[in-house]
Amino acid sequence: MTVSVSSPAERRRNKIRARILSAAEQVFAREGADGLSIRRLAENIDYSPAAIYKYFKSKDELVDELKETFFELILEKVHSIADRATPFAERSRDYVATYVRIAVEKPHHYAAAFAGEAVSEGPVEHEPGFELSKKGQAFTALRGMIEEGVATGAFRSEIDPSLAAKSLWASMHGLTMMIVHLPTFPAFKADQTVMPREDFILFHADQVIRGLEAHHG
Amino acid sequence: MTVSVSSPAERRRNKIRARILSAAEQVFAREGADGLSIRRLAENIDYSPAAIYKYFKSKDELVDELKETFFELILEKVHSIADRATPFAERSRDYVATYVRIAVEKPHHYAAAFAGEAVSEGPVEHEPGFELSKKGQAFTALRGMIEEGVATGAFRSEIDPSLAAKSLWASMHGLTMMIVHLPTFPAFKADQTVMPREDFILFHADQVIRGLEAHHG
DNA sequence: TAAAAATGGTGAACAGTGTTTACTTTTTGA
DNA sequence: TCAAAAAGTAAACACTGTTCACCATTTTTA
Repeated sequence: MTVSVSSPAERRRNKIRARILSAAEQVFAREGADGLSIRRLAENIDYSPAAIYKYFKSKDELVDELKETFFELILEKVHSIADRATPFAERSRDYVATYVRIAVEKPHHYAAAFAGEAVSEGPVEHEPGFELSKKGQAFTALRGMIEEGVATGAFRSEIDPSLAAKSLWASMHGLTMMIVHLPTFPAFKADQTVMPREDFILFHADQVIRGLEAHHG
Repeated sequence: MTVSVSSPAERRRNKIRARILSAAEQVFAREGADGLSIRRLAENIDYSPAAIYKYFKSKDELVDELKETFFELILEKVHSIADRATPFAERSRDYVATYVRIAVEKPHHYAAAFAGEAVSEGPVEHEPGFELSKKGQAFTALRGMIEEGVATGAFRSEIDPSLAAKSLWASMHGLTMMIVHLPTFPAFKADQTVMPREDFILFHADQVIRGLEAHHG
């Protein structure tokens, strides 16, 4: 009757699992899901391809873990912004900018995290575990920020925080995807001068937050 | 010396090409690029797989034509909005809403159109033919609308139309991708009541246009 | 401790994929 | 009519994710 909650066998198993994930992460970060093949991965860690399946049910499951870990990172960074004591106007813009900044650092991870199967229609049902998922948590944090804005009068009083959070999230997501997928985005102003990516992210953040703000005319 | 600019052989070739594309379109619309296999496609049109390669250099090239045709459709619809005589405030919102509406009608097409290889860095160079591409034309139309807004005083005078167009495009793109990839998006307000997709599109359109508007306090 | 059971690891195979090559048939143009 | 070009094909190549039967090792149980 050992007291250890994890047996040596378990620890060994977790170690190998982690080694597989680590090797997969490196390939995935550079080449994405398509570039990551089970056979290449097996070779990298000196195992047979079939061995991978003793640790993961499928390639999808393996990749899902990489995505989940990545979203934890975004969540962490974004929470650290939400908890800051900086003025609301600045903080809300930082929030948006930070999300985009972190997301585009691992373009393959981010794109893959949202590239489930595309569904055209289907009855819109509230999926049960959403609030508990990483995406759900990120969304909740975003809504909380908007609630604060409404409560303090910074944002228009008539907005529904839940709706506004989704709209805002869509806008953040949009810029991120643009940067991830279009190599030449954003880049150019009207006078053809180049604008650094960072500056454009801030511009966009300012833009989308303005849409929420109350007018102090 | 025939006067016809297209020989019978050419016309026959184009016909078969079109038949291939048509068969491909149907599968692609339902299952996307992954569901569309050359072998299945060949079977559908009673040809051998290798025959496809007499008409298209690769599967990518074939799919690219489907995407291009789709983007022409978006462009057309969106132009018809831009040319309307309705008041600017309404028209600009319609523009955004229409883009999203049409785009989500063919989710696989839209998602694929933006899913080039994800590139993390790379020096930002203005790609030569962008203005002439379908995406480039859509962007130009959008910028034109914003220029009109700035000129008439509806939008803030200090905004750079080129930058604002990119920001606005990113926001439109974001909502589209959210709807395309997340089956349960948007759906729920704070009180847990369902909001129809169409209503949310209008909400988002209003939101992003507000970010551009001058304050008339 | 001995037997039984579960686990870890493997090579080979299955069913796919996009694509190329060598070859035959058909169509075209002079 | 006859050479050249184009259309079409079967078979193979080089991949992919995944499964299966099998062996070795380790862990658990009697």
